[in-house]
Amino acid sequence: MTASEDQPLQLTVRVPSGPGEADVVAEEPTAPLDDRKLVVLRAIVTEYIAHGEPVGSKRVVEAAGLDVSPATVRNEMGALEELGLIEQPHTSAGRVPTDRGYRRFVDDLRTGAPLDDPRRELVEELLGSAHDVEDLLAKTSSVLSQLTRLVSLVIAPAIDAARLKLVELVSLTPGSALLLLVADTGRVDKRLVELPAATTEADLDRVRVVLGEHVRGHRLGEVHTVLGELVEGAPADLREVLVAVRDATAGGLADDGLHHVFVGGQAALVGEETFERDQLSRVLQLLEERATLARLLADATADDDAVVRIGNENQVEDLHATSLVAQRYQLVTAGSLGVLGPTRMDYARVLTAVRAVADQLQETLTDLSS
Amino acid sequence: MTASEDQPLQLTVRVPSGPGEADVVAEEPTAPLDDRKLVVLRAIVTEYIAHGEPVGSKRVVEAAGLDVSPATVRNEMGALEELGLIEQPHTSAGRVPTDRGYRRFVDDLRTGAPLDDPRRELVEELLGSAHDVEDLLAKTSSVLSQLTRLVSLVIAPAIDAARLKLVELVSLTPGSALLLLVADTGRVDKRLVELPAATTEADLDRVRVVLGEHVRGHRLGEVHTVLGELVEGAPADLREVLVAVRDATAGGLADDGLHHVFVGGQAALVGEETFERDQLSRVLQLLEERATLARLLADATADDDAVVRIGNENQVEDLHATSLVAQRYQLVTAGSLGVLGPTRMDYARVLTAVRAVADQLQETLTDLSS
DNA sequence: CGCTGGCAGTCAGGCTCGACGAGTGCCAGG
DNA sequence: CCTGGCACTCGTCGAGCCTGACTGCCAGCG
Repeated sequence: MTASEDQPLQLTVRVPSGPGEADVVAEEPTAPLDDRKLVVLRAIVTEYIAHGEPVGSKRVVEAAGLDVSPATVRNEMGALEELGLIEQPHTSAGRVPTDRGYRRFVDDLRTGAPLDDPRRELVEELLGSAHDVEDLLAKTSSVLSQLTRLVSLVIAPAIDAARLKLVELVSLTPGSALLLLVADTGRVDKRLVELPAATTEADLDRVRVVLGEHVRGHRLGEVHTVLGELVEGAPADLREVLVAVRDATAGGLADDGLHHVFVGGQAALVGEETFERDQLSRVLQLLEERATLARLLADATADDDAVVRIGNENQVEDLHATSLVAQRYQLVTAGSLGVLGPTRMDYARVLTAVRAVADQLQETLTDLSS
Repeated sequence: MTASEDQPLQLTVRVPSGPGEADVVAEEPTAPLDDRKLVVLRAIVTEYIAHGEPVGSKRVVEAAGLDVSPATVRNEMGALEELGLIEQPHTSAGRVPTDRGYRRFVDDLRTGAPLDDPRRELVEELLGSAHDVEDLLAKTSSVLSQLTRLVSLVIAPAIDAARLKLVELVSLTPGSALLLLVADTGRVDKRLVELPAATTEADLDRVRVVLGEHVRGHRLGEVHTVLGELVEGAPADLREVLVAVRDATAGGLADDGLHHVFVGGQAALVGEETFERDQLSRVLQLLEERATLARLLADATADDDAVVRIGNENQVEDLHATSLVAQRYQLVTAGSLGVLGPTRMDYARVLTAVRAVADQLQETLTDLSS
């Protein structure tokens, strides 16, 4: 009732020229399937994705437009099952793709289909309306989940390597100040600093000068170290203040940037009939652990091109019933984005969406820095 | 299986001195219940909260330690049903509290019980470790959902009235700059500004001076207007830049602050057996509409004391199966926090948790500004 | 040798039926 | 006013049954 209702969704499955160069590490010597087996597999996957029910031999013949009888297809299906690409939920049910079946399917799905115009415009419009980098990423997340009706994940570029454009110390109350660090990526980090009791505004002015001279231009990852050195060489009366400032950056700044994850569209997951209640709960719980999530996504997007992690290809136990489609985008350093959904997702459509959004995000970002 | 497992949870129901002054607007002339009816009602509510099953007359006698027979209690229950305080899910089932029943129960629950020590320490520790205001609020949300195992909501204080401590313009690339606005609450707002092609660093310096002189000290809500006036009186060659800066603040700044909502613990909702799949989905969807959420919470916490909105007392249709327990906290201007869960929640425990966290948050915040 | 139709076998899902048990309302008696 | 007893109502659970959707296998055909 929820998905695949607005549009007929034809997958435009193209027969691949060859067995297809699997650019994901081949886990096993993947015997090259004969042509008809491929067609059958593809039919099973697409039909199952579209309707969510196990698909039988008769359906395959109809869907694939094959010129043989169901009995023949049954033989092929037996072979495919032997190969571990499909399976029966129970005897006397149709076949369902296994994770490896999906993998095989996805591997010859190097679809270059662009997003259709109305959607493309939606993306452009929404991303164009952002008023700062965080807002931009939040909107990216939102548009991604709208397009795919899946959970969207966006992580900000790691800011470790970004350079500081501005270091400021804003006094809030007599006892506290706010340390502001602005990177050339447009990211702003801030830390509350508890000042020693006797700190005067004049002291702060002097600290500002010191910070401006010695910290600006450094990489964010180095800030804490640099501040440590500053404390050493500082005049005695500024020492306490500088120590306070240094301590405020203790936990590291880069970490914080890593954990900056935007998640959207959880509601869609709940609508999915695929999941049991407790699976669902565990997945949602995982979505709240931003740190884990960030690592997950960063790990997945080591490659240049979009990556698909299907079911048990995911390291994390709780994600064995889900697939992740992710891609990184470049800025000063790469960030990544992607979606998470049931293994039974429309990979073709999702892939185009993820690619398109990543491209658009990158474009918007580079527009801003030119 | 999920909730109420770690501790036996005694509610310490104290018999109230009088009928209790209902400090929430009395919707109806609420007939003052005779004493035994109150005891019965209370027993039904607590038992139902604890076990989630309709409770029958026999159970009531046992639980409440009454010295009368089940038959007598049945008569009382009949009366309570007539009053609309309890109901039967179906004939021959026990009774379940209605929303109005919960309301009645909550109204004489002016419990002042403090949080127990280990929990209190957990809260203090976690909130103490925050390194800036946003982080503090995020941690508040986290601790709140851990304590209650419900969905937690925290909104930042409205910053409309906050005063600007610092206005900065950081040039990122030749074509763009970042407008930084730091309020005295420690909140930082930022806007990307697309600069006219010919802008030089010297121009920016002059703009900085202008901003520092005329914008600093104003309320955030006024910034856009003030910038508008600045454009009028500006020298011709700075005009374009100032227009760009003004336009960057167009959407209003306060709005953005309002929408700063922290949500945590959604996973807990899914674990709840109470909800149907589609209800759940709609609630989660609502949780993603930060703007609506902020309004909801702000509306609810108009009062000084903690507020409980039970079931259909919530305006929003999708929340008719949930209760909201919320309290505001003061800073320069009030923010609010609360939790959302099934109407069948442990109001006593949740109330103490919400109060305790709000208090601690307020304390931590004022500590910072002294 | 590959394809086909036919046939028997398997099994999940849905349906009905009946027994069971929890809990109620009512009533007559103390 | 309280109480025990009794008749009644329903939801739940399990057994038994049928149906329909598949499959695997086999013998025959081109």
